[in-house]
Amino acid sequence: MDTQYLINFFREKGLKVTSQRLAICNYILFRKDHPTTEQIYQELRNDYPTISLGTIYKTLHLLKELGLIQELGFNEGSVRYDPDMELHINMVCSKCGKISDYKNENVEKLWSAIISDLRIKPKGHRIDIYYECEECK
Amino acid sequence: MDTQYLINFFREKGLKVTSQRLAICNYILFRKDHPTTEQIYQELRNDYPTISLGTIYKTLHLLKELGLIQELGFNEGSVRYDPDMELHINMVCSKCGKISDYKNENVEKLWSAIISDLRIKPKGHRIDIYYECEECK
DNA sequence: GTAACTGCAAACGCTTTGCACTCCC
DNA sequence: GGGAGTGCAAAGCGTTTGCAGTTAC
Repeated sequence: MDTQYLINFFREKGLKVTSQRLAICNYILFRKDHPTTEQIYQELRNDYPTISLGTIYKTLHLLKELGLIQELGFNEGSVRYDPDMELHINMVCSKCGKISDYKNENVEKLWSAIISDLRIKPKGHRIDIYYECEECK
Repeated sequence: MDTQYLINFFREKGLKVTSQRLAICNYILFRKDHPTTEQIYQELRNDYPTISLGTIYKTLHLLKELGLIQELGFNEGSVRYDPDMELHINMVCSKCGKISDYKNENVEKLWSAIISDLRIKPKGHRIDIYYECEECK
């Protein structure tokens, strides 16, 4: 999924391609650290000094609607955005809040076992492990 | 864990036993549907007409500190409280928001396998499955 | 008696909304 | 040219904070 793909993707949906939209996509879609709205805003202000928080929020909601990202609500009301829509574990440091993704075949097995037990069609999933990361230990 | 146990528990910690505290505990600690702050407030107002949201918030934070409940942040900033501190799956209906818990020994086995793969000491965990419940299907 | 807790109201911070201006198409 | 998108500011809403009055011990 590169910039050209995104441009076509938006156009197919009848959505306009703006520089702000592309900037937000390029920032969020390829990251693995699940930034907050504020982080996105502060980072993008370097290149787009007039970008507003309103635009960030509207774009993130759009990307969520389009199924490109998921919203992860954490304690104390903080919300982070995760572009990985596949099955994975969010490794969350309970001290510094840093998040990294983890994938492995046991996770897939865990998932399959649960789904077949439950006899349901899941629409989404979320697995967190809270721990102390190397730097915080 | 009954009311007498709670009374002793609070006293041992040097915390005062108030009727509001007990009411909130009796409401939250034995439920499986992970209510929001507002739900707790509305429900308790029937028996305690002068209870305030401030007290609810302060008590919930206290119970979280004491390790009796966990706070689950969801999308759009909603926060719910879960008295089950053991490994379980939150079955979340993506339409009506209803939550029910699910436990099974297969999940525990596979979870142990994942933890030993990671070589970390987890401090907490959270597993959600989003689906459409029977009523919403 | 006194320290902790409650209830109320004000303050706070994040998110949403409304609207005029801008810019894709 | 027209309509969607942006930026700004105001409004909204859940949560926290401060404090005076109350209650447990």
